[in-house]
Amino acid sequence: MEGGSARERLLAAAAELFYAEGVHTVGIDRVIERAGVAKASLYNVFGSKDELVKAYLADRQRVTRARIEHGLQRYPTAREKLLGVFEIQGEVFARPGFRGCAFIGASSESPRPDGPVETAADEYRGWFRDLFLGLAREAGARRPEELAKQLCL
Amino acid sequence: MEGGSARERLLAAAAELFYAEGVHTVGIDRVIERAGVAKASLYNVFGSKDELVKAYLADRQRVTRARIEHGLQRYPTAREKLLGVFEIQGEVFARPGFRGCAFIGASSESPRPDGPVETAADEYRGWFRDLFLGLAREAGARRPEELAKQLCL
DNA sequence: TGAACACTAGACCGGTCTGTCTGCTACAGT
DNA sequence: ACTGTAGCAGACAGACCGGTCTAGTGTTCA
Repeated sequence: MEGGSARERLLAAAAELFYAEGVHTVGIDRVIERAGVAKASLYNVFGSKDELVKAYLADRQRVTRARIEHGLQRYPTAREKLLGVFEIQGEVFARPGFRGCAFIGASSESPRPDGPVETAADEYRGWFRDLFLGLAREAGARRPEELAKQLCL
Repeated sequence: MEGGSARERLLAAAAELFYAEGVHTVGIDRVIERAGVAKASLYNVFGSKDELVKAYLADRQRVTRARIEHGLQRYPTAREKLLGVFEIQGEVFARPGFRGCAFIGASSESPRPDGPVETAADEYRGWFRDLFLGLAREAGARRPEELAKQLCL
């Protein structure tokens, strides 16, 4: 864990540890140790562990969105794009270290139905919903029902 | 939370709280408060929080197995049973308080790839795999590949 | 009556976690 | 050379959690 600003290193360390072992299980000390950063720096940059978690989830969403939007360019029609989303995600799921959706994992540790983690998860689901909705509209079908079911998976 | 033995009340309270808020988030005090049971009783019955978690997951698996095995009786052929599993599970997923698979949630909080929680989750997945394998064999198909993919969902 | 038993209430201990604070180091701009 | 800034190292406080222990209460059975 070297190179880049303190913020980048912290975010990278947080992503690895939080995803592998859970947000609650991993303490601040583990994160700063892996990032090679002082504790004071973490609190200068993020202010709290909660903010670090939010930043980790936001980054996760950003990466996923970019991956899907980029991968979707291969597919010409809206119908193929709809199936392509699952294909792209399937490739990620098949990778060795895969431990399930990071948002599901994080929100299963979240105490309250509101709160920052749930909010981020909702936003993530909302983006997927909108993506499907747009594609389904473009492909032509009775939209919302199918979307809800596909989102369940 | 009243009626039944201390063990039953603890298990019921643990199921609600652990599932709703996560194994790590919910402390012993919360569980015994909801169960209306003294802390010493919990440790007399289960010995540790870890054992309580294991009992919670074992109970969860028992209930799920019973629900599926019972629901599957409706379907005459093996092919219909295969699809029926998803139908039965879909009904549960659609219920209001649904927060995702309890085993995925619990194992996303689990620190190590071994350990009791992961073991229970593996057992759970193993049971599903065997169920699918038996049904697929009965229906006649090239079995193991399809099973692995269906288990991913 | 009284002894065994199951349970409750809650104080208490040790460890761990988040978050703060104080020094020290190193480098960049003037 | 001087000063501001960014970062490191680690001690420290306060809170929380898992787990133990003591003391008290009610019930059952002889």
